[in-house]
Amino acid sequence: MNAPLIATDILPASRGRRAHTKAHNRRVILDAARQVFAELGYDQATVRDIVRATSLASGTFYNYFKSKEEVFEALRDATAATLRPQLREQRHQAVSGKEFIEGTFRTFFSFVAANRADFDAIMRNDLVPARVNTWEIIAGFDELHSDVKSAIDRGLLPKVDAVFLTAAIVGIAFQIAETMQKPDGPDADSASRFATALILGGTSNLTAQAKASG
Amino acid sequence: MNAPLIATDILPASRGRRAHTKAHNRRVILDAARQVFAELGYDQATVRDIVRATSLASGTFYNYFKSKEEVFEALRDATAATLRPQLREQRHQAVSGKEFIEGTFRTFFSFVAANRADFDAIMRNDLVPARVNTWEIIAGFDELHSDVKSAIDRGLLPKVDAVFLTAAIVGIAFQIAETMQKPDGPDADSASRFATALILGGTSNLTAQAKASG
Amino acid sequence: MNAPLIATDILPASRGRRAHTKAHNRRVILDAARQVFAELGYDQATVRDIVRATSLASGTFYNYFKSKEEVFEALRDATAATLRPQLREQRHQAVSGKEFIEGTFRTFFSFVAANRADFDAIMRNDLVPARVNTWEIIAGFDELHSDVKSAIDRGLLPKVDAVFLTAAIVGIAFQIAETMQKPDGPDADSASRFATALILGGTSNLTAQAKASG
Amino acid sequence: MNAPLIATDILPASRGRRAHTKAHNRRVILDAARQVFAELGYDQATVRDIVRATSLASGTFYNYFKSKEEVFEALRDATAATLRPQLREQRHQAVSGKEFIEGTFRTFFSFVAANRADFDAIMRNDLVPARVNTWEIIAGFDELHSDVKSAIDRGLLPKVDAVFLTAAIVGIAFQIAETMQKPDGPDADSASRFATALILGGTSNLTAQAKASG
DNA sequence: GATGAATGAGAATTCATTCAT
DNA sequence: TATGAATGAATTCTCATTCAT
Repeated sequence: MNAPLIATDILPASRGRRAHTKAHNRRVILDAARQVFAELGYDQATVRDIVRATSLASGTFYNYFKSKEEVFEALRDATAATLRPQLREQRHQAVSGKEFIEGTFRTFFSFVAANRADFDAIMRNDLVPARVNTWEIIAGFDELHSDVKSAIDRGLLPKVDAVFLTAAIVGIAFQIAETMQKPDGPDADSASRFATALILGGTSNLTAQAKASG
Repeated sequence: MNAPLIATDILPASRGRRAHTKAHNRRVILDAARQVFAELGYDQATVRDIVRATSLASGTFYNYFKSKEEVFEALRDATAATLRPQLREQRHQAVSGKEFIEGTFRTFFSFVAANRADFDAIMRNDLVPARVNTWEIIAGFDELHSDVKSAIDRGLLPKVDAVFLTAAIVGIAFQIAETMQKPDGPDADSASRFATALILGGTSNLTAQAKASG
Repeated sequence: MNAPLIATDILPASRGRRAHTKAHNRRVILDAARQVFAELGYDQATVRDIVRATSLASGTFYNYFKSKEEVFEALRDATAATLRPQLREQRHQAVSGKEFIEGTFRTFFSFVAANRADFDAIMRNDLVPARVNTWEIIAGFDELHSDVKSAIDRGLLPKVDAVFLTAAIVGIAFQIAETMQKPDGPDADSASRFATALILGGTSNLTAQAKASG
Repeated sequence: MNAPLIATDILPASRGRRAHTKAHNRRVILDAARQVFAELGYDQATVRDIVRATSLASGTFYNYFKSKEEVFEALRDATAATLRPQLREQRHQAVSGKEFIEGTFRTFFSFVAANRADFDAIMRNDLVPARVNTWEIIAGFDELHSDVKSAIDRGLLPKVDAVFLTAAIVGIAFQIAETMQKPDGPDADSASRFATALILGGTSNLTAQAKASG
């Protein structure tokens, strides 16, 4: 598939033909799963569908994954494994609230734009969006939460409720990402600028209010 | 809708009472579906599960709904039918940006708090959150979008991108609603205040920036 | 339906509103069945289909017929009840082999042409033609057989095997009737002339051979 | 085809022998279907009935056939595949009308006599005989029609309406075949002689008449 | 490890039929 | 008699998973 940025197979340093085949098959299955999930949505998709999108035998699937759920998780984790370190690094290098917030959104939206297929495979569902945990894992909800807390402690961000702020960042990120998926949807740059200004303005307002009422 | 107060009404073995009206049975099925979806999530749930949670015969289900999907949609639409008019009215009566935004969030979060079971049934999914369109339908994405545009036109809200703003409101609303579902999660009031201040501060900041750069 | 020649309801001489309704409903069901069988074929059709083609309630069906099979048989018997007496009379009045044979075919083919819908309802099946007994009953196989024997005895027809001859007449009749059902299929008159000449020539030949070899 | 000699091959509990080849299982299913169709008739028979008559698992059926209809067609086509080439060859070698007609009937009736089980499985239906197309396919209606036309052109057969003649041959063949199925029914030889003489005498008569009236 | 046919539990759905009204 | 909702047995068919090769 067109998934250049995502490390679909993160195999140690195994060499030799055997290892190559294993890595290759795992990859083949994940690519097929990506395509199938994007097409049918997670719940309509079946293991059979994934295997059929492959040149492998059905039994072979089970040498690599126990179930549809496991492939999905692998896909999600592969996505997270690519995105989350970028997000972390970005935030850890931030020396201002603006860098912290803007870096987060820009990294996320750029990733979404560059990996539309993956995002689609993981998020698209006809009736019901994607599992709560999905976002949390992909976006590293917990990591973000602790980074937000630390940023507040370090004075980069105003003293606001970290749980709420984290939720707001994640909610904005994924909801705007959805709009980006549409044909003629906005680009990553304008999305980043909007979201950043919203959060920065919003958080200053929150502290201003707190001071006023405090 | 908000049927937690209505017991599942299992008439023991009282056949003969054809007080089993059609409306009643429809209700019974919807209640069962609510419970089953909340417990198992949409994609794990089966029609059988729903029927089993009922005292009805399997065939009876199909006198009311064609499929699992249809019950889900009925549940979602019933939720939307309760919530959306409240949201609309709230916003149409708003004479300030604060009222517009705060009314929206307060109505939404209060609803979520009061209808935890419904929200759970519709949103909870083990692997993949509720179908994309679910939110849009429940929250009335399109209605919100047009109300936001109109509020901007009327000068209630600053001139910002209405699509982004709508997405931000919806994203924040649902993501914070998720945190509210947790035990010891925040209450509707503090959620409303946080979200309102965030959006109001954020939007002023957006126009301030625009002026500065314009 | 368009079934003018077929006595769908042969009720004694019952008068009064009640009787009228009963007769009427029976008729309604038979008409619906005719249409449904012609459309779907006997085995695809269900009692539900027949009831649906009616303004009656499903339970009402069972006041008139026990099953799909029973309606089919009623339809077939109504057809037979119209056709067979005509055939019998025709043959009993015959004073020559030609009249006997030609009368049989002409009556049959005319009936088929005039009652295409009924013929279709009874004969049409996607995969498997119509039950052996169907023909036998409609055409009055046994009656024909005994009439054929009697015609041979009376010297109207040559002395040939009556069982074979009966089968031949019936086989030709129904198979040619099939071709008549097709758009631009042959008309009853030419079908009758062909079949008659075939049987008459065939039977003389059979006796000629018998004499030669005897 | 003619598999009455082949026992259903129920290997007791001998799992492990993967000598169960695909071809073997297909055969097992077809044999079971033959038996079930002959017993219950096409429309009463269910896929379950066929599977039950087998030592296979229910899912296995669907590895070989998509539906009851498909097995039926396979059975019918297998019958046709055996019979039709014989019929064709017979007719193509015919150097006289008698050979043409007699060869056709003799081949057909001998086949029916020798393959009573198949014929039964395909033709027997409680209420409605075998699907219309069944005969045409088994007998090769279209092939027969074109062979008849060509025989007329070559002067083997008199100039009569080929459509009628084809229908007559097929009708006689199948109707007489039915009588052969009965206990103490006629044998293939006498059936062939009767049918042949009938058609030959019939067709000469038809041309004689035509000349007379022409 | 790869294969792919066999498995059989179980899901969705239909439908003839009943029966309280 | 007519109604039509309820019933639940029965059927079709799918699918994850196993396992002999």
